[in-house]
Amino acid sequence: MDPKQKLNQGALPQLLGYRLRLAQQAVFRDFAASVQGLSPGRVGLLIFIDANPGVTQSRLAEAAERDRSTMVGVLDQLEARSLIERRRGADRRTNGLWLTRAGRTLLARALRAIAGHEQRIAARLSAVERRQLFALLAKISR
Amino acid sequence: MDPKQKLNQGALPQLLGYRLRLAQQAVFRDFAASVQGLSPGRVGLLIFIDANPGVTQSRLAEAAERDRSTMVGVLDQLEARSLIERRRGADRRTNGLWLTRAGRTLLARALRAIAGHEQRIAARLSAVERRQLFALLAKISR
DNA sequence: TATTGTTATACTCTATAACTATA
DNA sequence: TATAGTTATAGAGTATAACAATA
Repeated sequence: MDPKQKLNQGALPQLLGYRLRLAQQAVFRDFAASVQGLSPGRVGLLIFIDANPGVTQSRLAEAAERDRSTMVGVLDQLEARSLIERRRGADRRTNGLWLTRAGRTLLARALRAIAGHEQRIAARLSAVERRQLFALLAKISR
Repeated sequence: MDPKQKLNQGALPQLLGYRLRLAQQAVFRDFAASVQGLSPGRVGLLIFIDANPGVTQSRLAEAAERDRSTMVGVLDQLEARSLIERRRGADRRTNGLWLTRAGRTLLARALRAIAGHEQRIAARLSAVERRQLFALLAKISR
């Protein structure tokens, strides 16, 4: 190996999955630098709960494409931070989920930070390009 | 919550990171169904080693943007499967990495499977769209 | 019988800090 | 002193299987 020289990437740059991963890592880096205290996944859950107050854990798990057992620990954490609350449903096997006041406040703050983050990323594209990218990503998301 | 109805996704579909994640999950699903016995990450490492025979662990870690301590276990596994070998370098602090014959054979097989996988994904796009997508992803990958 | 939330457990991927052998 | 590889350890994030409560 020639030391000190950039590595040969072989066929990697031709692979869509690799390009997608690089793009996502770049976006995640900027997200993490922009939004304090919440990962992209956690924000997604808070948005889901905010948009569907009283949703059950199982339905949330299904929407987020995770096992319902996985949700338990995640929701435990959000509840321990007083961002959400569980309330026993009419069907008493279920828990309905709601954002607390603190949860709504934190989500609102996160969404403002995310707006800045999105603008920073979008600034690398024209408005047309941004629309194209969304459309192309939708085409391969099946 | 209205049971049995699709969840409201709130602002999520407007977020680039979310769209990127959905696209990547779709691509990874097809990858996993297409390529037996190797994750996308592992294939990437084999491609790197194949394209840079004798590369050291640290340089590989840098190229793959992981800590060098992270590489140790990963390389242990690949070596245990006899896909790579470590050889003590002239600078005796270093290990040079090479694919074994079995590693080259498995990589070649994986690359054929990946070609099919890429075609299946590309079939959702026109040739122009595919080129556009690559260009747009490159613009946001910084 | 079937479903919901839960627990116990485990696996993957990743990092930090400290060690060793070499330079 | 600095670097390469290693180890011990830990933390996300995820899953499967089995269980109690409830339907």
